[in-house]
Amino acid sequence: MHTPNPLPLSFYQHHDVVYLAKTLLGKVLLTHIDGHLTGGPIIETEAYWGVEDRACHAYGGRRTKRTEVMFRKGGIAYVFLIYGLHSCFNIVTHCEGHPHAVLIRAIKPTIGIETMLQRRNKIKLDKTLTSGPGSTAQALKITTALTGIPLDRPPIWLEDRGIQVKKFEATPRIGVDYAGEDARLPWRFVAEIA
DNA sequence: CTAACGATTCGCT
DNA sequence: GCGAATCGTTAGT
Repeated sequence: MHTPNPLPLSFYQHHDVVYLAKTLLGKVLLTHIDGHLTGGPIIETEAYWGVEDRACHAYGGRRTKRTEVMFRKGGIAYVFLIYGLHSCFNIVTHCEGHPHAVLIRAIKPTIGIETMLQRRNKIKLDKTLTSGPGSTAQALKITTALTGIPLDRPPIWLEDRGIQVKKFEATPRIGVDYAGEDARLPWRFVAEIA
């Protein structure tokens, strides 16, 4: 059995969530759930800049049962349900009281492909297996029940396996048209990896 | 309590 | 390209 080599919680406590969203590209996201190891390198992220960011769930200091975990110290999971159907997995960053987070939008499916195909009701491997936040969370079996858990150990953790990001693109974030000016910020990052 | 809607996905046209 | 699926969260009564 593979031994986890997780990034430490301190990694996520950097004050600049945009820097972290870029730096997370190429890091390997892993889950070990129901006895299955699944994961792959992160290839798409979005940064959400706390109370100042109109696109962020915690904008203006909005503190509710759902957003509460965003206010905790960085290094934990923020998982929410969207459209009553799909889970979105985020990494809470920065320190306590600063509700910043990185949304994991896509990974390259490389580890536990058979399990991920089953969870996604798919037959053939292609990039659509883990190509958006909902599908990535489903393939990894990350659900809202896991919100708030630390990310330096199973069932969810990240590793630096030295994967090279050849180049990456910065674009506006997806589906945040309600955010006015902030909808145009180039805080979505899409990587090309080796 | 009620009602509108969302950091999406998939199938059909 | 368009719209349905489907329900917890949110804000307002």
